Amino acid sequence: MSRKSTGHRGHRDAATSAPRKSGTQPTFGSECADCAFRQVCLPAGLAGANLERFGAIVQHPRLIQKRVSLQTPGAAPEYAFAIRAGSIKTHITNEAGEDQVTGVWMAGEVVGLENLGGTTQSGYQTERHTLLCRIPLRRLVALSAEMPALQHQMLRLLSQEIVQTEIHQRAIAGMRAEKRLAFMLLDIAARNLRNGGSESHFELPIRHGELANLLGLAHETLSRVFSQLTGQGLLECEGREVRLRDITGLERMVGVSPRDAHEQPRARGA
Amino acid sequence: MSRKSTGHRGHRDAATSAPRKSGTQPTFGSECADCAFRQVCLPAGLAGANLERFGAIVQHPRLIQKRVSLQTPGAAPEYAFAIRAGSIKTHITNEAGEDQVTGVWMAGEVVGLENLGGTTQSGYQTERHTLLCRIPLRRLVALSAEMPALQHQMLRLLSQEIVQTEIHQRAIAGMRAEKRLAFMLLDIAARNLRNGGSESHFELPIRHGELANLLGLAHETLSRVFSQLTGQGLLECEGREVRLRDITGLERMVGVSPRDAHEQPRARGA
DNA sequence: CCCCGCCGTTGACATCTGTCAACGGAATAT
DNA sequence: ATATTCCGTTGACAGATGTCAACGGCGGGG
Repeated sequence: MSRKSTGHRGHRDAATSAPRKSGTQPTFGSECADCAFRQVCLPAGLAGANLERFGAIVQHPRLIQKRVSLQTPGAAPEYAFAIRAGSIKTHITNEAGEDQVTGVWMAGEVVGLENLGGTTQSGYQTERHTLLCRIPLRRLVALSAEMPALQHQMLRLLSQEIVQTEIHQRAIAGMRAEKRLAFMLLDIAARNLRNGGSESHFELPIRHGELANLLGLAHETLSRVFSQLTGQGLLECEGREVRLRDITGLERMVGVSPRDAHEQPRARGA
Repeated sequence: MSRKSTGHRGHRDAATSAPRKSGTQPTFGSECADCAFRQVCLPAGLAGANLERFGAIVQHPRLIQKRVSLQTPGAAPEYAFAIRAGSIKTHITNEAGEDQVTGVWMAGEVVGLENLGGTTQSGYQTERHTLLCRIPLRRLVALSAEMPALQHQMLRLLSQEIVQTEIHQRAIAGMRAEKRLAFMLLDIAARNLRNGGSESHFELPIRHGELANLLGLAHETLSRVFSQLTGQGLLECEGREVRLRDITGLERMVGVSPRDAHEQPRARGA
């Protein structure tokens, strides 16, 4: 237990302070109306004047370096983030300073709405060079009071976050290492597909070490499972790049197919 | 793997159909204004006419038997539930028919708001004789569009649900059996205290078997851990009744105290 | 450009946890 | 009231996973 936190070298903080060197940072002055993710992001359902008013409170995308903390665990949250490219992780830190990755979020997804309750201890950190919009929570709440469509989408996204978390919970509570990884890869693949990417070929949104943490495995174990699945011809990987070779096979492994339900014990407890 | 689902004998369904024998069921015609949980429930922050309007859409508490399904996994969700006494579990079922308990909810808590997104596959089931209010989701959404305070509370409760889930996730992903139980008991104790109950003496909201499932443990393992903690003098239990004897000791075990941070390895992965 | 440090991999080993099995008591249905 | 089913407990054992250790490549910083 030498390292206390995830311990990355340059621990910068980009979100809580005003943009440094504003002007030199690319601002990508694109509007919501032009955004590829418009239909899945917060302004889904907005149009005309409402869309414009929403756009006015959004801080449009800036490029953030990797390993940058967007929100420190415990600090008062100010923003939600819409990811346009790249990926971020959410994590919580215990009193001993060790952290637990609680989720990974990719392009097309919105993070931080759970802070509306004002009770979060989560931290956010970019996992790679990431393009994201910042949405001030206070303004968002104020605006949503006037726009039912916006409010509806906020609830929708929050719900999705819960569902996503529950699904993930099922994975780590009831599956063994091999299945956890297969499950996670299929999950990432599906989300990637939904957001316009490839289902079978993508880059892992996080490094192996953090993926292991997220899945509740030792990183050595995860590494072994990767080798194992590769050996079985289910996937190939090179660094962060992953190519799913046999999606059906992976699904069968996770237990999507009822056919193998009794072949191996899977559920635990009652 | 003989039992396919949690498999309880009387699998009734009380929520999706109109109240059977309405009139013979006790209705507890109490209003939100009189409710002990008013400040933590949905109508927190409402008063006067708004409170009355909210109360008008709520189906005030009825007594539901234990092991009754309030919402079937996969079915279209219609209600949120406010628990006034008793407890319910949320669970998801995989294609093989095995289910994973994803959460336990006790008096003073509201469940089902995550269905607002319309994407849930969760099921709800009472764990004991339970007194609960049903809130029709459609009406709730409509009303919240007119009442910022209500909307705010909805977001707040949804956020709490996410936070709760994340905390639980930390437990099952990063802790060993012994700690998982200690953590869970402390969590229940804290929630019990918050809702006006005792911190050290309470009844488990769910049976051992389901608790094991929730914690991602075999029920035999959970049983052993219970014996172990009891043997260490940390707690006593008799059936569902639990008495925490040494809360500090439990906290230390979970790792709340920084003092023991380096005594035992705890975090896994990066 | 080079060096250092981090990340991922692999092996060996300890141990925790799941699985199988049997038992007794409690709760439920008949 | 009685019979049956279910639940929780305990033991024995095997297997999966965490831990410790060493190595090499890649990347970042100087």
